[in-house]
Amino acid sequence: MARSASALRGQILESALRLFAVHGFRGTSLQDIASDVGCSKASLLYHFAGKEKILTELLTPAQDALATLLDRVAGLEGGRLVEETVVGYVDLTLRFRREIRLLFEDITEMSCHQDLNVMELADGLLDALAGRSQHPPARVAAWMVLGAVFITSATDDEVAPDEVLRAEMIRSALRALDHTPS
Amino acid sequence: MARSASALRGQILESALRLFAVHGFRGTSLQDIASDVGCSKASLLYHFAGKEKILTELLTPAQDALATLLDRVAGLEGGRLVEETVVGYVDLTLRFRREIRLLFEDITEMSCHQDLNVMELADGLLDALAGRSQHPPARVAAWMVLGAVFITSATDDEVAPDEVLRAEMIRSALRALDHTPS
DNA sequence: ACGATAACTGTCCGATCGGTCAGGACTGAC
DNA sequence: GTCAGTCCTGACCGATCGGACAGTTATCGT
Repeated sequence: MARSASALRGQILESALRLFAVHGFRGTSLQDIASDVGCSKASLLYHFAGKEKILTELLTPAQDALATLLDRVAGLEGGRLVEETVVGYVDLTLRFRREIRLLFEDITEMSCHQDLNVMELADGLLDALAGRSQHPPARVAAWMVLGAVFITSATDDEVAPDEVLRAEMIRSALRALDHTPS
Repeated sequence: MARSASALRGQILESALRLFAVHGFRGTSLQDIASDVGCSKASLLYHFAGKEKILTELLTPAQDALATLLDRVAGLEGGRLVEETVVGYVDLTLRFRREIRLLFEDITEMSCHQDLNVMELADGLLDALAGRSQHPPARVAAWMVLGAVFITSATDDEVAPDEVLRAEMIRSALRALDHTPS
C-alpha cells in the first residue's frame, strides 16, 4: 500500500500538529500519531529521523517567518521600527496559532489537571483586568496583560533590577489596558 | 534515620521546586528529586501520594494568593479595580517567580533543543520591540509585549473575531510600548 | 524495658515510550 | 520477467518512570 510520493509525510505532519496542539508534545506518543494517521509507528520513523524531527519540521516555518520579519525591520528605526515589528509579530503569531498552542498545551494540562482550579481563577483575573467589561477590545487587552506579566515575571533577573521590573511592569500593563491614572 | 517531624517533607518540596524550575515537571523524575534531597524514591512516596501531589502542594500557595487577590478586588470597580488588580497581580507573579518558571521550562526546553534557535531570534525580536534601546524600562516593556502577543494568540477563538483580535492586539501592544502613533 | 507508631528504604513490577531491524509489498526502468 | 529502490510494517528491545509493598530502623509514651 505504498502511497504516491509519500503523501503520508504530509498527513503525519498534519496529525502531529493537531495532536501536539491538543495534548502537548510530550503528551503525544508516536503511537498516538500513527493511530491518528492510520499507519504504523515504524512508518513515522521511516519518514522522520525521530520524534523531535517532527516537531522541528512543524516549527521551522514559524521560525523562518520570524527570521524574515527581523530581516525586514533590520534597517528601520524609531517609530517605524516599533510599528512594523509589532504588526509583523502579531500577524505572525496569528498565522502560526496552532504551533504556538502546542507549546502551551503542557502548561494548560499541568494547571488544569489535579486538584488545582487555576483556570477558574484566571477567568476571574481576566474579568477584573478588563474592568468587568465584556467588550471584546477590553477582553483582548486583559488577555494581553495577563500574558505579559506572566511571561515577564519568568524572565531572567538580569533584564532589570526587581524594583525597576515591578514598576515598569505595572506602568506598561496599565498603558496596555488604556488606563488613565487617577 | 527518622528525621524529626518530617523535616524531610520541606526539603523535598524545596528540591522539587528547584528541579522543576530548571528541568520542568515532566523533565524531573522522582529519582532526581530523591537524589537531590539525599533520600530514597520510596521516601518521597511515603510523604506524598504521588508526583502530582508534590506539584499541587508547590502550586497551591500561589493559587491561594491569587484567590485572595480576587476576593480583595471583588468589591471594587472602575479605575480602582483595574489599578489594584494590576498591582496585586504583578506583585503576585514576582513573589511566585520560581513557580511560574517551572510552568515555562517545558516550553524553553522545547524551543532551545533540537536544530531550532528560536531563542536567538527572540532576542532580535526583543531588540526591535524595544526600538533598539537598552534602557531597562524599554526592555521590560518589550518583554511584556512579547509575552502578551504570544499568549493572546493562543487564546480560544471565541474571545474575539480574528479581525478585532488582531487590531486590538496591535493597539494594546503599541500602548504598552508607550508608542505614540505617527 | 517495651510495645506502638512513625519514618524510611531496597526491591520489585507493570506500563509506556522512542527507536531498531529484518523483511514484505509495491512500483517503475530496462 | 526481473531487478533495484522506495515505501511500509510487525515484532522486538532497552531504558525509564511512577508506583506498590514488605520489611527495617528510629522515636516516644508508658
